[in-house]
Amino acid sequence: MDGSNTPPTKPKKSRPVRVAEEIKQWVVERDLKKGDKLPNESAMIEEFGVSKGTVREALRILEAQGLIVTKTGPGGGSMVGEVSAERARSLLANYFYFQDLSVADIYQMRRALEPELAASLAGKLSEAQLAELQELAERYPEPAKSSEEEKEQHIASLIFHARLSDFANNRLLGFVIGFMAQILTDLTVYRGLYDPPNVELWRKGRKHQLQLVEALRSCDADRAREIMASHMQVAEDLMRGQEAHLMRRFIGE
Amino acid sequence: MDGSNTPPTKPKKSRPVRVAEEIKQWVVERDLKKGDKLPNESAMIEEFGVSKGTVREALRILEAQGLIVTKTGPGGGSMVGEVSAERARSLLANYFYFQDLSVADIYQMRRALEPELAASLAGKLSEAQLAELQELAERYPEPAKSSEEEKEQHIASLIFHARLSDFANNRLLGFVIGFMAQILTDLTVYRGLYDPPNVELWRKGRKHQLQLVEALRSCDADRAREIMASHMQVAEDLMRGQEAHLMRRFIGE
DNA sequence: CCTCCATATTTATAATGATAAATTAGGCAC
DNA sequence: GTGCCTAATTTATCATTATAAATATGGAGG
Repeated sequence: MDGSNTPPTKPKKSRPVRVAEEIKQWVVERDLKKGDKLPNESAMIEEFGVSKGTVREALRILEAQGLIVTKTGPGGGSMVGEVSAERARSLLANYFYFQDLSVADIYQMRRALEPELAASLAGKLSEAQLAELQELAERYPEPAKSSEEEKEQHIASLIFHARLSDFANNRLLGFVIGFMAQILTDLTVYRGLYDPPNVELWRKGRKHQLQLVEALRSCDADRAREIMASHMQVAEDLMRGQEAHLMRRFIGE
Repeated sequence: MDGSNTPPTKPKKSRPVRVAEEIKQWVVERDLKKGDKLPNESAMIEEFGVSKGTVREALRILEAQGLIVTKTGPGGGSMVGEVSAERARSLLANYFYFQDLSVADIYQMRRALEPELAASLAGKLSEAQLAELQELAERYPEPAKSSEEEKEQHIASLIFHARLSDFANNRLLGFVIGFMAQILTDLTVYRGLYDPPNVELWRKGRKHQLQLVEALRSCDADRAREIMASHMQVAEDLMRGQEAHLMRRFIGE
């Protein structure tokens, strides 16, 4: 432990940052939930003894982190707001903007996690959820006739995985898989990922998704895991040759 | 019949947010790297035609995301700054603050990922890195004699995993494992995680870590994977009974 | 009594100017 | 040439004012 000091003033951090942390602590102490309101700006100016500008900068910091939302008008002000998965993905993407992430890296993760997710969802989904997945899997009954359609099909496939991740009971597992789907979607849209169309791989992918829905419906966890493992193998083969695609992009909300 | 679509100004986002996005885009377009400087405040006021307060709020937003750092004085100003792993972990922890993560969830992930990491590191580490890991594994040669020492040993074990994750070539895999180590460390420090001491589990854990270092040194990926899988099994058994520990905490930097 | 609309009120948003704090750079003495 | 000190530069903070947005309210019309 450092324990060296707890000086009355921390010269390290700027005042807005310190105020933001105080507000954060304030929320935790009172165990405020999603819609709960924070004091308005003038009250915070009183409370913390700082100027309007400082309070506003503090609020912008918390807003950027997704912790609060602010509204104008009577009954307005700042309120606690759950960090959305979208924002969390966006913030995490900022980190990987500076890391050299390759497609191979993502597939190493998918190989390890997607089968686990599939297995954990067997027998856990509602009929509505299963129907939605089935609809996604059946959306493109014919092989792509153009490069544009090829792209659409791949994005639809990623939506399938993203929806699956939304259904995960394990929120960490779901988030990581959803994050990867987001990155791959971004690469597909803004880069020529999945460039050369491949009918055989499309056919296998579609079959896997339909088989997976069936396995999930019939509560067969082991089979769901196997199907997803095969599916990942196919997808990874498709990716072979996509050399070291880097993340040089911010992902917006 | 126009007007409603694509208005000249976006009423959706606040001005500071829009300015922050413009700055972000500005950085991407010029492919600015870690130390590169941004224009100073007054230049941005000119550039974007907004007030000082707005520019400052925009800068606080980017600072909160870890994308810039700001200094005072001559030669000061804002510069591009890589998002640190610490900050990325902290921002992601904000998301899971609202998500009800259980210890079981984390261990489902660790079971899937830690063996993969271990396998991928076999033969890839320098002697210095191996020595550091070995030192960590050998740090506590005797079973804990007190609850306090027990806690220290568990934290040391988590540091072992965190260091391993730092060495990962796959930055996504490394980040996720490091994130989990951070959460478990936090739970250990601020909650009574690992409460009842257990000599047998300590003995197995220590043996596993030493065996793992040896397997990594001798380039035996399969053995490294197996050892880590066993290690995770042991750790998970230890966790059994730790019912549904939730994340009700922000993790600071 | 109810509905709808104009208006008042509350609150954030934005701009401006002034002052403080921090840090570097340059100059001056030795 | 070295070391200290002053000055210049830039962000940090505060204070004040005006503007815009959103909601509540109250009154007119039905």
